[in-house]
Amino acid sequence: MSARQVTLAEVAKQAGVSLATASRVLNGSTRQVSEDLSERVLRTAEELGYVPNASAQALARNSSSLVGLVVHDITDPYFSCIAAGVTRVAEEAGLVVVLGTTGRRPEREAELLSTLRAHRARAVVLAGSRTTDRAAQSRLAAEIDAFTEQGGRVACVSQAKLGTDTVVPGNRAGGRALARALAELGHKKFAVLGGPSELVVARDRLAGFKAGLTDAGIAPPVVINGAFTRDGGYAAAMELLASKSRATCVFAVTDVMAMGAMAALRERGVRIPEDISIAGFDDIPTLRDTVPALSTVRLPLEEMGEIAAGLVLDAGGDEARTVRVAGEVVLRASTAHN
Amino acid sequence: MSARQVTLAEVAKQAGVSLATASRVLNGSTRQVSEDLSERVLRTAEELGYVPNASAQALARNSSSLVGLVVHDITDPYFSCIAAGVTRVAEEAGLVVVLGTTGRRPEREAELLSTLRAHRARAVVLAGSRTTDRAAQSRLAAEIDAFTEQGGRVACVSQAKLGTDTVVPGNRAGGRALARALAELGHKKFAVLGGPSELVVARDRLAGFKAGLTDAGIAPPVVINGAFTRDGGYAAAMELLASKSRATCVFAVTDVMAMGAMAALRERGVRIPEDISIAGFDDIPTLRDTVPALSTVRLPLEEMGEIAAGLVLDAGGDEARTVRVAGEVVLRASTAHN
DNA sequence: GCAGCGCTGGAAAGCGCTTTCCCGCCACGC
DNA sequence: GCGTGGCGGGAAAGCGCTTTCCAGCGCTGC
Repeated sequence: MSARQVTLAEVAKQAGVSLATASRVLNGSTRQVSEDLSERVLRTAEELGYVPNASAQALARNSSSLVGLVVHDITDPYFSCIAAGVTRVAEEAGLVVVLGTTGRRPEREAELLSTLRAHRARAVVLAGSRTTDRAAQSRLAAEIDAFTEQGGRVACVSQAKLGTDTVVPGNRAGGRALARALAELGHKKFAVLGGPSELVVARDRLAGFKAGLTDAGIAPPVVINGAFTRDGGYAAAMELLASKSRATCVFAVTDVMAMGAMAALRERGVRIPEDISIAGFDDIPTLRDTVPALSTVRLPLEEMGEIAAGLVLDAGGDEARTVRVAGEVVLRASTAHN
Repeated sequence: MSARQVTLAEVAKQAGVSLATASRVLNGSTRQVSEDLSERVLRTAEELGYVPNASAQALARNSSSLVGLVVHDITDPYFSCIAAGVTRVAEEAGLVVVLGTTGRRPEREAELLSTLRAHRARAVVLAGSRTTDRAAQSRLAAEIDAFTEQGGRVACVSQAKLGTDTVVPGNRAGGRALARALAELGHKKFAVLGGPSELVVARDRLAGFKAGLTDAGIAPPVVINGAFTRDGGYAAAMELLASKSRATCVFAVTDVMAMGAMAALRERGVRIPEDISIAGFDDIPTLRDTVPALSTVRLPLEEMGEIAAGLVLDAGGDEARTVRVAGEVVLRASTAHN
């Protein structure tokens, strides 16, 4: 066992050419190699089952074919969709994606970035949401700098202001549009299940939603904060119920939270939408099969992943580019007229 | 920009020690280094912000810190759960996971394995399900051999017979137990929405289910094959409906397919479970919030990922180890007495 | 007819690290 | 007192590849 790996040198020797020539043939270069030699090398490589040593190539070229992808939780459909987009693009470009998960701990983001830097990843997509945690944020910024200085590119999904390329979903605008749409249904009293207050995404959606209510001349909503997860939504909804709120419509800042909230309501015998309407944000694919179908703001998640990967892969200038992605309000069965 | 990276050599020079000593201090070795020098090196490294070049280390050590993970579709909860388990274990071990997706094309598995081999990944977890496609299968086997010969370890989730470590869910036993449980509810006529006939997982579950029915003295079910996806389930259910089957209970070999099937039934006004009962397999987390709650066979998906990662990470002997994971029948609201 | 150019092939110098080998030093035993 | 070992430190040989630099050669242009 452990038969040693076939090296370029062996291929070269076997084919009767120099190392340089073999390298040029097999791994492409600006230089031309005669048809004759070229074919001989190719054939020998094939016969010997040569596979280039990626580490050696990375070392020699001082750049690898790794692309990092950092998410909070890969089981969350929001992230897995983005991941799908990123991997598709990366694989098409012949690159390999490294998956890092933070488990929602902000400090892990910087750690992962450092690891990625050690591996000389050529690019990283940061899909975790930005927090307002000063310390974590500045450490992250430092790592991003180090990473880019080293020649790597960084793109963020949904968190601007880090001086990197960014894909920005219309969180605020989406929240606002949703609020208006719900107001048009006749609702007057709203509650919001907001995520953790330090998450910028959650804040933006909430702020947009409030603005939309203001537009419609409606009083600000009750806000209940909770974790950015299904269980967070469940707990927040329970809290809402306990508070004897008179809200007729609930906005959960995330579909995943909305799912949890719906479960809580259902459990307590609250009918949706007869007793209370509910809406989410993201339009994750699993929503297709929810009953009642959840109203939400659709974000093209997979596409966002593709865009981020695209940004990070084609060089671009020094300027940090920003691609805005609009959210589209989709009203379904979970929201009714009031 | 592109400030050159700090190298070990610089650290060594700055600290006034040799390259060898610096390496020994920073990356550990059997050799001892005096307290004095050791501390000096550590401090200098810190000051300079030294990060070892992973490619160079991989090259010199002839082994990397990469672990591969191959799945069909990361947005499928089945795979994302497994992925979560694998990444957790890998990250704890200080390794980095490389995510490869096949998009359900069997030949991609071999390709990815080859890429992973190029990167000298130290281990790979193959979570994609095995097909009966001869050509793809033998190419895969060859790649697995090459990979292990090179010193890497391979573990499969749910596909034995490749001579690798394996985590085997009780597909057959689970299907059988489920069939019996459903028979006990009084159902006599069954339909199965089977996955693609060449997928071993699908076949096993189906075979188990049939055996269970036989146990209960019930006639074999109608089987409708479809893609292993939500849409495949939807289409298969539509086909079932069109066939005017008199089945009172439907088994979809996958929860994801069951979700699609439920959507189809709902759309056609078929009530679940009043008109027809339905059960799935896997117990993916999203099921928690389905209405009606889906009966299924629970598999500890994330744990399976952890086990696979565990197998692949601790050396083990030459023997291919197999860890069996039992499925547990969980009857919920989607199945009723008949 | 010859300087000069473009083109192909090979030798060899790295890329940043690990690890072997060697050297000097000290403590020890006879 | 001197050979022996053991031990901490450094020089240097790789690891497998890329790429620069040089040599040789056939052409072109004056």
